[in-house]
Amino acid sequence: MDIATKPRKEQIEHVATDLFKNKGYAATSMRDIAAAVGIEAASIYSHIHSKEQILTGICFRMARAFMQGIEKVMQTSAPTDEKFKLAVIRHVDVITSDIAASAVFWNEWRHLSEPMLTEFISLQRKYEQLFRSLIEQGVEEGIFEVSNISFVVMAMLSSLNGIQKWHSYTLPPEELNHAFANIFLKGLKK
Amino acid sequence: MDIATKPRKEQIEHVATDLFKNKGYAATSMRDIAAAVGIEAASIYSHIHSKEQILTGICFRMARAFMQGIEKVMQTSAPTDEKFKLAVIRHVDVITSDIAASAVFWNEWRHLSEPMLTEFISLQRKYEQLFRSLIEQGVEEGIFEVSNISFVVMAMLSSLNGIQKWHSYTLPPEELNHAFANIFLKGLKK
DNA sequence: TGTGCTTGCTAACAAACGTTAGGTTGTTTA
DNA sequence: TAAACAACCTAACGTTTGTTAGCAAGCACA
Repeated sequence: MDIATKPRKEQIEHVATDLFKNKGYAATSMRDIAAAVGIEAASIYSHIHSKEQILTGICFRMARAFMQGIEKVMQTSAPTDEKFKLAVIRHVDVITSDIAASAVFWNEWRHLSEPMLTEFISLQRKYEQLFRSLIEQGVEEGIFEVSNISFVVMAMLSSLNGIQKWHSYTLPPEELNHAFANIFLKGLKK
Repeated sequence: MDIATKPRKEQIEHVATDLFKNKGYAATSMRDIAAAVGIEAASIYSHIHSKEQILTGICFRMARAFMQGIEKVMQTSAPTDEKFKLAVIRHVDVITSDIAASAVFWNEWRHLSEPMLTEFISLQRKYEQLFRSLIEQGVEEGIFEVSNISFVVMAMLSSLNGIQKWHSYTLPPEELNHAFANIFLKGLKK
């Protein structure tokens, strides 16, 4: 569906995501968003009922996407190294499928207010925990060799989530996911 | 020197750095900064002459620190793999020596205005270029094996710069730098 | 034909913003 | 002792902020 023919609500969310990414949530005004859509600021409130609702929508939609990705992988019966590879690939795919939303997800969630803020943070922790348990399993099976699992998971996720800041793509999305999966796996294997 | 006995200008910059890190530059008001220092907002202007000047100071001080680190390493006559290791260690040290300032450096520089913005970006590019050339050299010497240098450098720097977002230290700073240097080197070596 | 919903408008609101003006106090320097 | 300075204050400025109120046009469906 072309963006110009999308329902207004989706158009608003789309341009808001872009603006939040480029200027930051706090520095983006409702008048900025309205101007980008081509209407008046007050008219936005016919479609959404607050600025923060837009942010909440973006953050939790992405959180769901990441979570569903890894949960699906965990349910498969693939060997652990394959599971790990799939999890990384899926993570990269979620990011590259919507770079702007990923940037907002990663950089602007602190502007959420309670109780969504707490819920969001616990989702993040849960996601990291799943990655840790994946590596733990590999270590127990004797196929991975890792000195400090928490360290490796944080270093890895930082690396992946940094993609949204890259000023140019070093690789096309369909190669980027495998490239990451491969270098990480190389680093983990015994 | 205790923070309470520091000159007011440094106190202001210190609390501003913390606030910029936690709330973001745009969401931090001069009144927030003033309250954290214990004075009125208007009184800040006896010490600095704009909000943006604080940001500029933080960003360029950190940029200098990173740049000096790698330039020093480049001037040594150590073998390439050792140079690379030193560069990573130095980078991590700069981050851990001031986590808050690093967070601001990395997340808030987009709020700089011209001509500082352009200058800042070109400094960043130059820094990345130095890392790339370091790896290129290793590849030419036949000690590194890398499919896509730009990709590896971006993935690496993202990983390092992500440290400022970690909610808990997985390793103490004096181990963190070597841990990073070692896993990256393991990934690069033939 | 009339009712109600959708989508937009103008005008305005109180609050918060970065910053300036101008004054007071206490301390240092000539 | 006088002059200069540093550090702070209150008050206010013009602007921008997110949001609300109230209204108008166009469309769908009874």
